[in-house]
Amino acid sequence: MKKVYLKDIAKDLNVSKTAVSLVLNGKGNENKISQETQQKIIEYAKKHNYIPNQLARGLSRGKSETIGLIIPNISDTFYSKVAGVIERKAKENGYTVLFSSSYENPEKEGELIQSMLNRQVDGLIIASTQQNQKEIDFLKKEKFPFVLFDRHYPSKNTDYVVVDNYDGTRKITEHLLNLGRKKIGLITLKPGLEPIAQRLLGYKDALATFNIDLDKDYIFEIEREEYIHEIEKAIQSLVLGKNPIDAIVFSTHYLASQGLRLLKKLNISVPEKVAIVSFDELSAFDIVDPPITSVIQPINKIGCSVIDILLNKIEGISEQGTKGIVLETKLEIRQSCGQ
Amino acid sequence: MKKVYLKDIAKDLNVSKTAVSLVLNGKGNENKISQETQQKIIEYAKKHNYIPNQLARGLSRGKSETIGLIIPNISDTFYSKVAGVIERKAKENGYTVLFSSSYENPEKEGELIQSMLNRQVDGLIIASTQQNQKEIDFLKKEKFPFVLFDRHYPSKNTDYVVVDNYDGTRKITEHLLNLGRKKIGLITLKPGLEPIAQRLLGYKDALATFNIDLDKDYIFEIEREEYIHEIEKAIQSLVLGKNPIDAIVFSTHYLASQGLRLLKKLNISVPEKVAIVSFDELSAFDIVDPPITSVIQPINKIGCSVIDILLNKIEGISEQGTKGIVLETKLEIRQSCGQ
DNA sequence: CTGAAAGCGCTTACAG
DNA sequence: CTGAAAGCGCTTACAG
Repeated sequence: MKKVYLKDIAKDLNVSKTAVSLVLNGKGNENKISQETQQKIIEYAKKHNYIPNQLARGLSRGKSETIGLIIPNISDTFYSKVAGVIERKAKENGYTVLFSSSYENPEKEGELIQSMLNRQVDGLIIASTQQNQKEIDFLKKEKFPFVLFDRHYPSKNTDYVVVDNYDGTRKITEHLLNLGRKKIGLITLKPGLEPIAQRLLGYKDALATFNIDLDKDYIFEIEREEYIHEIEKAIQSLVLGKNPIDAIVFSTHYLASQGLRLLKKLNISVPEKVAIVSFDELSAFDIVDPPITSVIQPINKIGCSVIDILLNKIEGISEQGTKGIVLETKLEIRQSCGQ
Repeated sequence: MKKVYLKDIAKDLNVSKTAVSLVLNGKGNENKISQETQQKIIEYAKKHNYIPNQLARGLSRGKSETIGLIIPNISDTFYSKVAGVIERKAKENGYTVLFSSSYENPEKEGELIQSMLNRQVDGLIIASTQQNQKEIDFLKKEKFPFVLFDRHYPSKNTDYVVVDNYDGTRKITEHLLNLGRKKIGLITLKPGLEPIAQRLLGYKDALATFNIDLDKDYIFEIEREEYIHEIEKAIQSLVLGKNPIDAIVFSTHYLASQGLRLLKKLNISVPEKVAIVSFDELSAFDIVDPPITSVIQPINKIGCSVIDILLNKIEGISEQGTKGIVLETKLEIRQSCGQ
C-alpha cells in the first residue's frame, strides 16, 4: 500500500485538489460542495488511510499548531506535573506540545528557543534559567506569543504565571516560629533565580517579624549541581556546630528529602530535636518518616493559567498588554514541623 | 526588524539561494564555495538573526528531525524519567522530541500515532496501551521506524525494550518467603497489560516454588482509575478478613504508597505485622516510614536502549529484523519487608 | 459549485 | 564555483 496524497485522491475521484482539501478540513459545507462529493472524498481518505502532511500544511498556512515548552528538567516532579497539565489543555485546543529541558543551562535554553522558533511553534512556554535576557527581548520585539512560568524576568514586562514564593516561605517559617522554634536554619540554592530570592526574603522577613536577629551562619546557599555533597556539609554545620539550630527550612523538595536522609543518618530526631519544612513536595512526603510539612504549589492552576494566557495570545484575543499572575500556595502541616 | 528569509540573504549578498542554503547547512566546503562568500553569508545570517524554517526544510528533505514519544502519562515518575533520558539522547543526536500522553486510552493512543505521523516524525517510541493492534500493524507494514518500551505486543514481531517483570516480582516475593512470610497478598491491576501479567506470574511461581497453595482471596486486581477507592477495600479485606495476610506485594509504586498510607491509617505495623514490597519506586521510598523495599527499574538503560535502536532504525543502519531487549531489575532491600 | 495556479520557504539535482 | 528551476505537499484567493 503506497502512500496516498491529496493529488491522488483528487485524480482517482475526478475532483480538484481544492475540493479534497476543503472537504478534509471540514470546509465542505461552507464552500457548498455537494454532500455526495464530500461523502466520496471522506470515504476514500479513510479507506486509503490518507495522512495529511502537517509540515506542508503548516508551511502553507503559516501555523504549525504546535506549542513549545522549555523547562529546566522534565524528570523533576514539579515540571513533569505541570507539563502534564499543559499538554492536556493544549491537546484539548488542538495543539501538540514540543518539549525540551534546558538543564538550567542558559546557552542551551537559548538554543532551544531558537530551535523551537525554527520549528515554527505558534507559541512558547518557558520556565527560564533567567539568564537569557537577549532571547526574551527578541521574543518581545517580534511580538511572538510566549508566557513565562515558575521563573520570570521581574524587570521585564512579559506575561507570566508564578506562585507567591515570598509568602509561602514566610508563612511556613512563621509557623515554625509560632511553635516556639527560635534557631531556624535555611538551606537553599545559590542566588540567581527569582523564586529562590523570594524564598530567602520570606524567610528573613518572618524572622524579622518575630524580632529574631538573622544569623548568617544559619543560611546555606548551595550549588545545585553539587547539592548532594554540599548539603551534607550544611547539615553537619547546622546540627553539630557550636550553636545548633532547632529547625530547618528547605527551599526545594529535593533539598528537603536529601536533608531528611542526612538527619536520619546522623540520628537526629525530627521534629523533636530539629523540625523541618519544605517548599514544594514529593508525592510521598505524607508517608515519609516523619511526614514533611510542605508549601504546596497549585500545579493544576499554574498549567491552566499558562495555557489560557498563551492561547489567547496566539489567537490574538487579548493583545492589550501583558498579564502577570501570582498564585497562592497552600500550607500542608504534617509532623515534621512538630505540628 | 522584519523576518529574513533565504532569498533575502541571497539578494542582499548577490549570491544564489543555492549558495546560501549550502553554506548554512555546512556544505560550503564540499561544494567549493569560496571562504570569502561563506564568511559573508554566515555573518549576514547571524547579524540578521536568520531563522530557517524547519517546516519548509523538512518538507523539502522528507525528514523532520523529530521523534514522537507516546507514553501513558508524562506526570508519572517512571515515564517522566525515561522521557528525560530519551530527550537528552535524542537531542545529542540532533532530534527534538514531540511527546504526548495517552492516559491509557487506546483510542487516544491511536489518534496520537496518527497525529505524530501527520507531523512527519522520523520515528516513534511508544509505551503502549497494548490495545492498538491495528496501528502497530500499520506501522510495521509501512516499515515505519518505531520501538516499543515498557509495554510491548508479545505476539508481534517488533523492536522493544522492557524489563524482566516476571523475574522482578518473583525475586521479591521469594525474598518475603525466605523471611518466613507465608500468607502473601498481591495487590495489582486488572489484566490487560503485559507487565502486569508478568508480575502476576512471578508472584504465582514464587509461591509455587515454596509449595504454597495459591489463595485466590489474596489477589486483588484493581481498576486503575478507581485505585484509590478499590485499594481501600483490598487492604481491609486482606488485613482485617478472617484469614489475614502477613505480607503484601504491590505491583506498582502508586499502589504501594497508597497501600502504605492505608495500613498506617489502620494502625497496622509495617513490617512487624504486615511486610510490604513494591515493584518500581518513588524517589522518596528510602525515607518513607518504613523505607519501602522495591524492585528498581534501570531507567537510564531503558531510555538509552530505546534511542539506540530507534536511531539505528531511522538511519537505516540495522534493517535486519527486529530487536527485543529485556533488562534486569534490581532488588533494593529496605525495612518494609522486615529485611 | 469547481479548477488552474500561485505560494509557503526551503533543498537539491542539473547545466553551465 | 554558481544560478535557474523543479519539487516537497499542502492551502487559498481568484476566475469562471
